[in-house]
Formats: sequence, structure tokens, C-alpha cells
Amino acid sequence: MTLRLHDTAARETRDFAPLVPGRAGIYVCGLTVQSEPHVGHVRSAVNFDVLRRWLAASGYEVDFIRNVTDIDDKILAKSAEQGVHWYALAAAMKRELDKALAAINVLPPTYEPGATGHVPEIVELIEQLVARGHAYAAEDGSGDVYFDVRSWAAYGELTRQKVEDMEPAGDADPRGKRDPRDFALWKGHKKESEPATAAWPSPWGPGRPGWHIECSAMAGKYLGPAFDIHGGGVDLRFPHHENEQAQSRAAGRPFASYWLHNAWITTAGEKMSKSLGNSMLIPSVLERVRGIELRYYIVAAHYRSHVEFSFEALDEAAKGFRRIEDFLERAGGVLGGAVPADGIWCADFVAAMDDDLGTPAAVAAIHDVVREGNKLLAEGGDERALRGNAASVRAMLDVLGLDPADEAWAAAASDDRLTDVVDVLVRGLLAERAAAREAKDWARADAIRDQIKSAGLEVEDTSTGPRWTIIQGSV
RNA sequence: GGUGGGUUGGCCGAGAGGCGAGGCAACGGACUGCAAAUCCGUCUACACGGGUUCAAAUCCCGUACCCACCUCCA
Repeated sequence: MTLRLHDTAARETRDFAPLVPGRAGIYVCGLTVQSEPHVGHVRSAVNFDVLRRWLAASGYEVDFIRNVTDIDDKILAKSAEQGVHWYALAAAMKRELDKALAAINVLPPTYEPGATGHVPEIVELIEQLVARGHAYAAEDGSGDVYFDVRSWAAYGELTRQKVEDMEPAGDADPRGKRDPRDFALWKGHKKESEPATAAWPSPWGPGRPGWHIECSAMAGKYLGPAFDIHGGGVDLRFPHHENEQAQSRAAGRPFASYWLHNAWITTAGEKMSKSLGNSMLIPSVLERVRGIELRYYIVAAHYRSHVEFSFEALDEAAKGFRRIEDFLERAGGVLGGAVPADGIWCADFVAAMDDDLGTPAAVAAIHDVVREGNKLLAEGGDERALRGNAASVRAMLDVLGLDPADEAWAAAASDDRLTDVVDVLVRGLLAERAAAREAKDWARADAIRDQIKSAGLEVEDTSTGPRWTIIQGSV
């Protein structure tokens, strides 16, 4: 069984053949830390986290680099608007992002480089491009350096566009450009409008990196001139990725073998970045569902499918996930403790994941095993089969970053000691209810159950006695 | 103007010539003191118009509508 990935550059799903057997180098364009993360932002992170986990689970040693763009026009503009230092804004938003990603169990990358920390590498790359005749310093004294689109015949190959059909780049004063489509590699410092802290020395005078160059420089530094997979959101295909590839290849670096792009999450047909209000911001969404449920919602859709975000769909996904979770919990009860995590992946799951990360089918495969497990649970008896079944569910969930027993969720979950306290209190009430039931005083028994429910706990009678759980969404 | 991606049941969402997606909701049954949970069953769709084929959501032609990108974007 080979992993197949949809390469957006080739426009086809191809067998994944790593440059070095057993190893996978991945570069993903992370966020420009300019505002609070919303559902759309974290989708990309989850999608590539699943890729990374599946590769690792399949036996690859994965180098996963996800950058942070910590300086650009927007950060400068927003910080000026808010009257804060640009680096303060970037750092604050970075912390928000980290918090949001931790809440949905996105593993930290192998390394997370930032643009501002790689100015020497960026300058070196630009120098290579100038030396090879693919970049030039603007002749208008602005200190800008541009990539010469006309000098690179393959320009447009990633998105199959002809240079003549493109609209001009608006990233700088066009007077300094040889061609309006040339884009900035280096932006000369604008003394009158930009803070002195937003400039670094360079052979072309003080300035800062253009938008695309940092990814080429950092991918080259950490993954080498050629690496396996480059990922990001669809919107980045052009200009960002097109330009990254042009810059890198023009500098003699083969760059990425495969390009993966995740689709958008929109709200009512609108991009999330344009949506008004902050109901789609991660902290706000996490008031409604738990992080694991949000992750399930994202994973249940294929990464290349456009998702129309709705709270109704989110709630439904959460219910679907709880079905899996409930099974594990009940199986754990029967098995006398935690369900082991060493189960095997079922064949459907593996086939789904190998087929361009077919997470919807993978989720369906998990549900199938859950149904089998529920059947075993209902029949009672075959503990060995149940153990294998439940362990299999856990193992598959783990690949998707959705194992409820994963310690990563513990930080976000309620305090264990508090759970113990509640358990003691509820057990007292349940003993009373048991006595009432014994006496067939159903009114009294139901009153106690209602009382517990009004506190936000659900009581269920099972073959092994009553069990209480927190009603999700009630707190 | 150029480049891509879509349109599937009440809802969410896969699939890519013949075979059950899956979840949620709804309804019926089993179980239960009643519930809950669970199991079983029911509802069974592919934007539209043609065509190819023994067989089409799936392939071909055409039409409509939607979305993204074309230098701020995950």
C-alpha cells in the first residue's frame, strides 16, 4: 500500500516517493500573525497535522517546518492603527495562535522559523538571484529589490498561467519595476512612515523582506534545496507559492516535489477573513464545543473540500464524535480501566488515509468499528474481541489526533480532582435514588435524576449500575 | 479577460461506470419502571438537457448556477 497525494502542481494524485527513503521533509506556510486565529486559520494547521501524523504513523521520519510570518505590510499597518509596536502585535497574536492550536491538539512543528530571524538567509538568497540575473535593485532609489519575472521563462508554471494574462503586482511603486508583474524580494525602508525597528541592513540599504522570500529562504535552510512536500491554503497558490518556487528554482534550488493545498472554510459563501464579528474566533467557538470536537469537525471533511461553516454542522459533528467517545468510555468500563492504544488500523482506514488523506472515509471506517464494538458491548461476553475493537478505535483516532485519552486534551479538560469531588457528591444522590428505585418510588427516583440533571450531569442506568457524565455544551 | 474548483437525500458530507458510504435528524421495533445509551429496521439522493453503454452520480457534449485565485489572505 502506497500513500498517494494530490499534487496541485501536477494536478493529479500521485504516489508519494520521498527524496530519501523513509524520510519526509514538509514545509507548510503558517500564518502571518496579524490578528486572532479563527476557524479558517486552524483548518490548514489541522489538515497538515494529519498529514504529518499519518506519515509518522506510516513509519516516516518527518521533518515538519511551519513558518510564522512575523513582519509584513499588514502587521505594520495594524500595529500603527492600534498604536503598538509591530513586534508586540506579532508576538501577542503568535501566543493566541499557539493557544488555539494547542486547544485542538495540533502538534508543534519540528521547528517554527520566523521571517525576522532569517534576514541573513534571505539576503543571501536575493544576492544569488541578483548574481544569476533574475533580480535587480530598483532604479528609483527606493531600496527595493525585485524579482525579474521576464527573466524566468518558467514563471507561472505552478498555477499554469501566462505572464501576459496576469494583472500587475501592487506591492510597490511600479516606477521602480522593469515589468509591472515583478514582485518585491526586498522592501527599502520608508523612513517617514515605518518604524526604525522594521528595518535590517542589506547590500541595498536598510529594509525588510518582501512577502514571499522568507519561505524560500527558510525552506532552503531547514529542508535543503530540494524537499518533499510544500503545503498551504489554496489562496496561497498564487502569488505566494508561484513566487516561492520561481525564486527558489531561479536560484538553482529544485524546491518542493509535491504541492498540497487545503480548501477554505467559508461562512455563507463568504471568506472567513471577511466575515463580520468574532463568533468564528477560536476562543469563541471553544465556548460552544470542545477542542476535540472542533478538530473532529475539521477532520471529517476532506482537506481539499470547501467547507461551509455553520454552528448546526459543528453541533452535529460534535454529536457524531461523542458517539465514538461514549463507546470508548463504556468499553473502558467493561474492560476495567483504560482502553489500550495499541490496536490495529482496519484495512478501510488505511486505504482511506493512503488515498490522499481520505479522512471522511477514515472517519466512516472508525464508525464501522464502533458499531461492531457497540454490538459486542450489547451482547456482553467476548472481552477479548471488545478489547481489540476498542483498541483499534483508539489507535485510529490517534492517527487523526482525536484520541480522547491523549494527554494533550487534559490541559483543556476539567480538573481531575474536581471530577473526584463531583463524583463523591453525585454518588450520595445516586445511592438515594437507588433506594427509591428499590422501593419502586419512581417519582422520587426521577426527581433525584432531574436534580442532578439541572446541575448539568446526565445519569444513565447501565448493566453495571448508574453512570454520570457531564452534558456537553451545558457548561 | 486568464487559471482552478464545485452543484449528491430533511441537514452535514464521501464516493468516481454495475455492489452498503458514514454521521445527525425523523419514524417504527427490541431493551428499560420511565428515560438515556445501544442494537435492528425505514426514509435512499446525485443541478439541468442530450448522448455513449447491457449498465451512468460516475464517461462524452452542451446549458445553468455557485465559489476561489490573478500580487493583503489559511
